[in-house]
Amino acid sequence: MKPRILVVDDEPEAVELVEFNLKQAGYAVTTAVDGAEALKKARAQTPDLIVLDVMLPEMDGFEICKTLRLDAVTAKVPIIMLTAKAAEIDRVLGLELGADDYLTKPFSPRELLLRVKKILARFQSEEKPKEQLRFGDLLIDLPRHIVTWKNKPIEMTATEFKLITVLAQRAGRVQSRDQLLRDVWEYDSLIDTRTVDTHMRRLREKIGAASKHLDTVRGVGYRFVE
Amino acid sequence: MKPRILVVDDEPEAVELVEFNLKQAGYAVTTAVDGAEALKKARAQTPDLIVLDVMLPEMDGFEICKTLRLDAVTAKVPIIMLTAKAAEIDRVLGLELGADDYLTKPFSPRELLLRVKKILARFQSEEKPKEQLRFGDLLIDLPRHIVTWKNKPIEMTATEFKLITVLAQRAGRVQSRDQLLRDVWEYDSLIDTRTVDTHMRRLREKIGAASKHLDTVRGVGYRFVE
DNA sequence: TACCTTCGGTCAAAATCGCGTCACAAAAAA
DNA sequence: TTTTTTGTGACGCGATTTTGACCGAAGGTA
Repeated sequence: MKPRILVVDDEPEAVELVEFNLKQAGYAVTTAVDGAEALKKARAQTPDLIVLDVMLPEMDGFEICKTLRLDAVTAKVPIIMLTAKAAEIDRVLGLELGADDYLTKPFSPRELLLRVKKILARFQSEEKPKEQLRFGDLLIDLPRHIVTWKNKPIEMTATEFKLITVLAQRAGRVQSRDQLLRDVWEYDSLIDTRTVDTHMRRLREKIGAASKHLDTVRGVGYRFVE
Repeated sequence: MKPRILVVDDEPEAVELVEFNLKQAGYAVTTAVDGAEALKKARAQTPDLIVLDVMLPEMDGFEICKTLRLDAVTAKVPIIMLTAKAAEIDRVLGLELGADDYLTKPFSPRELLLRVKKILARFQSEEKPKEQLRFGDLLIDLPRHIVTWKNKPIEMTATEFKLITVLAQRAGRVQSRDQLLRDVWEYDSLIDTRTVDTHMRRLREKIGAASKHLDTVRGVGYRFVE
């Protein structure tokens, strides 16, 4: 899947230029023209990289950067700052803001692409999404599509696997039936929410003792514990 | 939880129209017909947004707006002004009053909804709702749907959890039984207000020593302290 | 093609648990 | 004191979840 990049700038021409070049290079680009939009989209999409202009109306790039760092969802998304003044560089890259790189305007598309590639390479090698989820004797192997209990494989259908995966990935957090329908069944809200119960039952039957991980929270939904 | 909107207008028809449309769109709506009521409800409920008519008897919208901004509780609640004259717009949106948007009467419901959505999106993305509420040894974890006292979990039903959450989120401010019925039970005011008492009792039993946080304010309602 | 198996969704009982109400006791206010 | 308001215990209905059974769709096999 293409790496997703969020470009934040209030000048339409600048946005267009950057967007064009990044798309050309094979990235999925979304844009924002102000701080509010940027924060919203960053939260919603958790892009792989954010290109952020410092000069923005209302909320400037520094503030956006700080705010992004405070939110767990976006705290680790690398940021490339676009700044007009070379004097600001120290502040941008320092501890106070913690951007990952910078570019001074005006810059060439080639420069930008180089930085983007460099940053993405660094981050992608470091933290990839977990391929295995382990809870005591229970192991969920995502790429292999296998669940084991005490090293014994548990036969499971596709829906059941997705259900336990979604629950385990949000371990501890209660998921409503509607949420599960959205995330497991993928926008088929024309399905009866009671269906979730049935699948939970089948899941519990199959995983046997491991079903202690699956909590019912009456009136709310289900939760994977521990 | 639905975003809460306070609609302030002295004309019953106008209120009804706005209320109907906002409710239709999935918002929780309360109304006020004059300045005094508006300020009172705004303080008590801290809605997510206030729709405020400028033309009001006694205290007009400008004054209400200023007063709301002076009170720390309501200072940051976004306000959409309903104004008759285009000439007033600058004053409304300027520093003097600090409303967040305006609509000139007459306006279409669709227009209003658009503004409401826009404003709410902006503010919600800026300040994320807290996921945990901590008061000394008492911890309320919203996504996990768990309450702990000195790190020991306290078993709790869905309603009890919602009750303590609503109270804790408005810590320090007294909540009337009617308010609690609205916010915890969500518009089932066909329920006896004394039911709140029963749930408070069960809550106090369950949380044991932590019930020192739950004050009874005789003749008014309940309050979460500290 | 016909037959069989499996999976996913629906439905309806059964079991469970929470909720709302009432009546009365207790406490505070008048 | 009387009156008003809140706390408490108990009860039964009803909502929610669990469980078992059913059925159609999809896919594999002969």
